[in-house]
Amino acid sequence: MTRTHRDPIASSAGSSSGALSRYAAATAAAEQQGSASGDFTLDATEQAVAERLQGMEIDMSAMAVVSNVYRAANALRNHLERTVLTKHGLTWTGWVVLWVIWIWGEIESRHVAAEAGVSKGTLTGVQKTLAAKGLVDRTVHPDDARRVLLSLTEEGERLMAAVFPEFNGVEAWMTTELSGAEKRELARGLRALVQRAEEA
Amino acid sequence: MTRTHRDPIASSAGSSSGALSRYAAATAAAEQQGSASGDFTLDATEQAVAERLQGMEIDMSAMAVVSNVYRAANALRNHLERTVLTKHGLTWTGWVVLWVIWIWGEIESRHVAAEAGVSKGTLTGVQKTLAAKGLVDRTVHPDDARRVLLSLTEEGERLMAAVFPEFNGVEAWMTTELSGAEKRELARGLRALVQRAEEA
DNA sequence: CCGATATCGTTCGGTCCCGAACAAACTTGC
DNA sequence: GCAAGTTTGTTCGGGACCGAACGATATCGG
Repeated sequence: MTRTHRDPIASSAGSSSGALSRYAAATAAAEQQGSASGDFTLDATEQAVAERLQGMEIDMSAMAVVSNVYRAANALRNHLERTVLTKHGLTWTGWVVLWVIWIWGEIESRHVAAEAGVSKGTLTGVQKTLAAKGLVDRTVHPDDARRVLLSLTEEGERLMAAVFPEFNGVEAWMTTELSGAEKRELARGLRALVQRAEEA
Repeated sequence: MTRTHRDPIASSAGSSSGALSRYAAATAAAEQQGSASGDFTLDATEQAVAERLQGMEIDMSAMAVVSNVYRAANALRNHLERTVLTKHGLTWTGWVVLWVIWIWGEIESRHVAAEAGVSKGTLTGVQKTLAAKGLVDRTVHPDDARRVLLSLTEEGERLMAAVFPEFNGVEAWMTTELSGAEKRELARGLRALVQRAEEA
């Protein structure tokens, strides 16, 4: 993680790596002051982007939003995996699936997939992994032999009860920088994106 | 995608699926009006969450932020894959890697990994895939035999020139709902999260 | 000059991830 | 009641993804 070399990319990257988001940051900063280009000392990445995109009709702010969202999601996920999940032998997706089942108590397979945001093909594998760990039980639906009901084993319940507060504590820590109003604004903007992106 | 069944989960899900984000939405809506709990008709998911978490000390707004960010990232990625990338035989990660190389012209492997936000182990595979498609060239660094320089082939250049405007057009469409100020706020909030999550 | 140390990219094992194809089970129309 | 259509979960192929272990290469200290 410590990048100690001296070439342009690494030095410009510093601790905040990622071309897209640094670019996005500069774009937003420039917009904020209503400035045209040239007023800021762009680092190597932003200069490269600007040169490459010169003459093209590009929506820079849209680009900034998409890349920042994606980057933030990765950062949050990786941090939670590193600080909480890995320690308990869980993956991100496994955790989400477990969480959904925990909330519902007993729930059909297809609903878990929808709630967790994965395809049914993926769920088959994840669920198999969790069952092998002894965290999840499978039952055939009494009224429909196609369906499968998932629920937590006692060990699964114990795990959730132990890990969830810890997980949420890290979530809280990661968002302490934001005020209540900022969190609301953030959520609002994100929901607007989701709505657009998910509309058929 | 059309969920036409009549059970509580599906009907509450509607077109916006995903327990976490619906929950997050309700949380944010409640906050917005400064109300305590009980003033709103919660749907099945939120009721389940509320019941499950009753008595636990949970930071709901932090939970809402994390789940919304993750959900939005997935929605944006899936939509861009479906509408733009798949058509050109590209995956999301392949696209990001290609983009980084396109911007830099010629760049060392390790930098591509850092900029694209993947591990070096992952990059080896992605790069191999792109090279097999004839989109990327590999050269050994003249001064250091350990390093590998990546660049686009002519076909890679052609592809980027053709696909990037299309990609950005969809990005623009997905963010049209947001005003300039909203986009800036969004980017600001997300960067705050990234900073926290990435700090060692 | 040469051993200790650091860095770069690859390999490997395990998991995730999707869409397409599929079989089994249910529902609907006639 | 049964053929046609739909839904559910599985399987499969191709790819992404990470961390750990590794070999090759480079650098630093003496």
